[in-house]
Amino acid sequence: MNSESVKKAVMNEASAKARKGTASERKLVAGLVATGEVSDPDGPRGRLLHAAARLFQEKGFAQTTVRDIAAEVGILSGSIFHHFRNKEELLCQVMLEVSRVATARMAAAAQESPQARLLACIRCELEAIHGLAVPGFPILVSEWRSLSAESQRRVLDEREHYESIWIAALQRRPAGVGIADSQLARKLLLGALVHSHSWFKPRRRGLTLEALAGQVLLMVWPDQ
Amino acid sequence: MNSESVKKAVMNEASAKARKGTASERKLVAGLVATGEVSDPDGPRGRLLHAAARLFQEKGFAQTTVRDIAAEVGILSGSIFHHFRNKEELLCQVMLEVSRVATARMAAAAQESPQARLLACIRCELEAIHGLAVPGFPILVSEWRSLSAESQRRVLDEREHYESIWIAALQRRPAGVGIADSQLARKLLLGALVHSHSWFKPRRRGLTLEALAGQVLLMVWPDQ
DNA sequence: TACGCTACCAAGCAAGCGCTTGGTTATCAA
DNA sequence: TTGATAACCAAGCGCTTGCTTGGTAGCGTA
Repeated sequence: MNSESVKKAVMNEASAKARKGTASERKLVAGLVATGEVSDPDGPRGRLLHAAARLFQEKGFAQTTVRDIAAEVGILSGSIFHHFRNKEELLCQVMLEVSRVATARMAAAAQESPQARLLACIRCELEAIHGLAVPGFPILVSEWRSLSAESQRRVLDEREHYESIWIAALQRRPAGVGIADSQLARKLLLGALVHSHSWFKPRRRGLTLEALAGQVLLMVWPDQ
Repeated sequence: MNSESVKKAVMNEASAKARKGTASERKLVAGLVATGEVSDPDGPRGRLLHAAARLFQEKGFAQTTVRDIAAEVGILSGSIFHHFRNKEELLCQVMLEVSRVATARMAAAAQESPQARLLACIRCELEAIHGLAVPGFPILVSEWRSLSAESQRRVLDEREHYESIWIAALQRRPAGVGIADSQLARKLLLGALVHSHSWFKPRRRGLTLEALAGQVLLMVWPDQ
């Protein structure tokens, strides 16, 4: 039998609405929704993107079926293709919107002193990686090769601004100690930060996210 | 039609035999084969493991079919299950043997001075990641969640010695600068190094593997 | 010569996959 | 009241997947 059916998962909808972050966070996303840069998270398209982001991050792109995604928002799998041409475009759109939110957050976290600025970048990316602000961020790295060449180009274009903020922050470091090449430092940092997703869970006790950010800063800006 | 057929790919066999590394490298593997810790790379089991490692690394576990692996060694897909219970056990065995080779290499790379020793660890892992010595190493990180809980436990046990060598090297750093916690430093380094697989290609010109290792060392052992 | 063992083939099954098609319902402007 | 449009369902098609089954060729040992 082919028993795909719609079971409204009421709890999922409720918890999805509850977890939206702080007030300033919501304002930032609302601005992007207003300009059409990201989808309305309450519309059908936005709900699908959020569900896909969550599942792609949790199980991986190939291991997530369109039926999984559809079930999470309470529709049947075929209905997904009313909103997206195919599964890969869904992944691509997730990445594009995640990039836009991450970039806006990064731009809003600017600081005065060079050191505080770099620390803010690190903290900002850590928050994104651990889903506190931008659910789906690790997908940008872990599912990169699941994209077609064409989609990779699109996402790369979108991420350019984000990366330029990083490079600018790294270039304001004093010369003489640590890794001089800012491009190199950025790549190594990205790897270290993204991998933290597999071992670090933000807590009040033990290692906090802020403390971790401070330690990571030492890798590219050693004291003394 | 169901046209799965056996086409001997002569070139694959030849190139597989050609690329075995230096003499000391071959001796190291031969020792592990003699004790039964890793499979004979010329036997059917060893050939399957090598093919699987290559494909899992290139395309990912879920995106690699048993037919892909079988074709690479010139047999039919069903014959794989004469050697391995299922696809996941194949992945698990790949990880176990990769761990054993990586550990043996690491143990053989010991150095006198604390700094040279840590640098050797970094270079050794970089060589493993970029397939110069231990094809399949990045799988240990990228396909971790494709393993069952039971298999994760087995692989974790095997990797323990490898990680202890790292920790020992990190603990010999002088106090006062950089990241003090060796366990934390190791996790951040692993992320940074593994991610290099997606952007670094070892060359004679430009950034060499040795130069990269030197820069990475600065992240946990800043000069001055 | 008989036996057992390893390594493999040939064929295909059941399940699951992404995606298509044709039709239905709710909403809202003209 | 009509008609357009967005959002979705019901059904299932064509294909791929991991894996099973029953049989066989070749080889070393007794």
